[in-house]
Amino acid sequence: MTGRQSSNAEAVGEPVADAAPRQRKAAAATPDYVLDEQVGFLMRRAQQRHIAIFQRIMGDDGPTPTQFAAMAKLSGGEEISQNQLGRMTAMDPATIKGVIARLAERGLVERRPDPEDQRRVRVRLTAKGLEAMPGLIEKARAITAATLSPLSREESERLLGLLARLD
Amino acid sequence: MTGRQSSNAEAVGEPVADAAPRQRKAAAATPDYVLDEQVGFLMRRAQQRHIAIFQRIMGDDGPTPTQFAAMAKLSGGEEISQNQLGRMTAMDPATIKGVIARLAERGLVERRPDPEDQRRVRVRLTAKGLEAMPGLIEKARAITAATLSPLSREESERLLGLLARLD
DNA sequence: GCCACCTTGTTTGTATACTAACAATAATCA
DNA sequence: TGATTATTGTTAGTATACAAACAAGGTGGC
Repeated sequence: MTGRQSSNAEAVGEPVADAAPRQRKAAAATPDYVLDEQVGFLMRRAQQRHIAIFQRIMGDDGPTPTQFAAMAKLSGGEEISQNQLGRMTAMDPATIKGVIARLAERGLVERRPDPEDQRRVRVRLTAKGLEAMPGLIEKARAITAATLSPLSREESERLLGLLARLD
Repeated sequence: MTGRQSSNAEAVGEPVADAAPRQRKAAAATPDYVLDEQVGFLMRRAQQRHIAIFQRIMGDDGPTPTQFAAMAKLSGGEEISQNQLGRMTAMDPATIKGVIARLAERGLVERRPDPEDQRRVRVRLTAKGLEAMPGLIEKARAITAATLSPLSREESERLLGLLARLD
């Protein structure tokens, strides 16, 4: 958080085509910024790989990760308001709206107005959605296993514990 | 589909709590699936938080994470083809195209045809882009520190090491 | 030289994700 | 009761991401 950057403006503004080694005074004061070692970059790449695994295992007509997350929270047959479902799955109102709309188009969820609160839209799985869940959960377990396959079981649990603390 | 899910998925996909010795066989048909303990869900939430931190520190007119990634790879004054820059920053051709277009609109990068290979578009930072880099890198260090602030230094390095192996 | 193949970049379409602004309804409080 | 405030959902706009289809320029094999 205290990245002291004092006087290396010239070091960055060097001529373009100069391949000369630029090692001067900045070495000790300001270590190089290596993008590939930053948390954000590593998380983005790890998630790209995870999403690729997700799509491969779920198949072309399977749900996306967020669609599956919404379905998983409804898999016990619960009927939940759209915004609340969004909070349970870490999606903001605008995002969950689109996710639910696409699930509804495919006949996996249905929406109806809440009789007790006219602002609310209640969402639940259809019979078709309920029937699909056991197979989807089985695939989801395979996805988790494949994502974590480069790590041992202990390493996997350590990773999950560390990630859980970053929120 | 992969019929090997039951043993493998169970080995990795279980809750983090320690009540599952490694040798235990799956007698119960389907242990609970808890979305909030899956890698994908935890990574998505951790990245949401990171991106929020990124936007807060970079400010409203600052670059997005991918825009900054592209700029960081050009910060030494290099001139790189658009596709190659995409590979260096883990973006596919369609994605890097949009990122570069938006940076060019803001006058931070410039594109010119490669004289030696007419398929290529060479990209580099403008003078304005070069001048902005030291301040942006300083902010990027603060972003990394804030993202990792819930963890000790050792935990942070362990997390980075584990994430790096997931690719 | 010629043809098949590969690489590079673009375009289109789908799906997240978030912000901001807005409308309708509910809840609270003075 | 009436005004203020909060919650819920929608719409529009921006920015990743990736797949698929395509065009055009290079490269290697023959």
